[in-house]
Amino acid sequence: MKSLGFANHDHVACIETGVAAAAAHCAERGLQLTPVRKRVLEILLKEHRAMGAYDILDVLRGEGFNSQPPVAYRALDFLVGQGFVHRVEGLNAFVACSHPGVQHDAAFLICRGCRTVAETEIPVSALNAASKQAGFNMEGATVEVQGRCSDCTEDGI
Amino acid sequence: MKSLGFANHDHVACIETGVAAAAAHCAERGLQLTPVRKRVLEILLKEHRAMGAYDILDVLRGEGFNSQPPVAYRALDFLVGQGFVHRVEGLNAFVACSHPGVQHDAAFLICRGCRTVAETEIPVSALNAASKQAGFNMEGATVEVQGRCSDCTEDGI
DNA sequence: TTGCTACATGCTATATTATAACATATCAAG
DNA sequence: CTTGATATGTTATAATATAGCATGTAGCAA
Repeated sequence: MKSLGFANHDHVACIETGVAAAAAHCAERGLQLTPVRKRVLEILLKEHRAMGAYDILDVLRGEGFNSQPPVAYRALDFLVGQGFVHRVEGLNAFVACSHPGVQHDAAFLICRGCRTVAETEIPVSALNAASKQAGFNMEGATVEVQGRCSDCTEDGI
Repeated sequence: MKSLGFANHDHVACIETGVAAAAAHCAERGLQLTPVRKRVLEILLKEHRAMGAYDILDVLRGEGFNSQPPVAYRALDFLVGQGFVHRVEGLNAFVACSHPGVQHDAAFLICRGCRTVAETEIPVSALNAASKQAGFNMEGATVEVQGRCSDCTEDGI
């Protein structure tokens, strides 16, 4: 489980792999990867950046899906619940998981230039230690790093 | 700069110290700790938990302050900008800083029982390392740990 | 086949969080 | 006194998210 980073990669394969993993996971557990759920996952995999629920809704609207907010939020709830999609708190947005099928907390590197989001691992041990020291029972963590990817570092934005 | 944890402590002193630190900081830099800014800081210091902007607004309303949303958001923007208050992304809420006067990113231990927030340090070196490895230029970070404080661990909530 | 259950979706409305935009006020510097 | 910088007043609206109830659908048991 390494960071995908901001490197170029084969997007088509990336989408196929992600959807296949989700389909397999759902089949195993008797869950339904319905058309709208699958489509939302595809959209997020394709964009490979954080998208707001209403951005996703716009895409769905153009494709004949029902486009009321609950449609997007329900699909996202499902996908987040199953670990196929992560919520990026700092952006009120969502991003496809780079490591589908493995339940995990993720850390994000969020480029404030292009809004691309790379996923990496949370520093679990450090957070656990800090929690323990404070008498706090850690259940999960949100880690989001703000900055600029290599492509966006040169621009004086 | 150690974690305040969830331990009992002298709240009155805590508020006085926080306000005094903010006042000193502002005096040094020619910034204005206006009544509403000061009051918002006091409210957050007193509660010592995350409060939404509209929660704060409710308190202000009961005290004769103007209670339109921009009042709270402007005060919060100022306080966050000066480092007296932190925004807790996972709760869309705000919490007084436990280490006023020092500009810093903080990590939060957020109790999902009582919504109390303890501040500790972010694991900077781990995040820097992960960022560097991904070719990412880190500028800041948001770290929020979800769990339960010792008081709320027993309850089967 | 019916009826029951669980799940998913359709649909309307509304809650919650946050900001835009422009007017007014205050105050110190020139 | 007027200009510029900062803060506040005020109205409106944007952006994000959920509640609540009706409808559909698929499997399963009587």
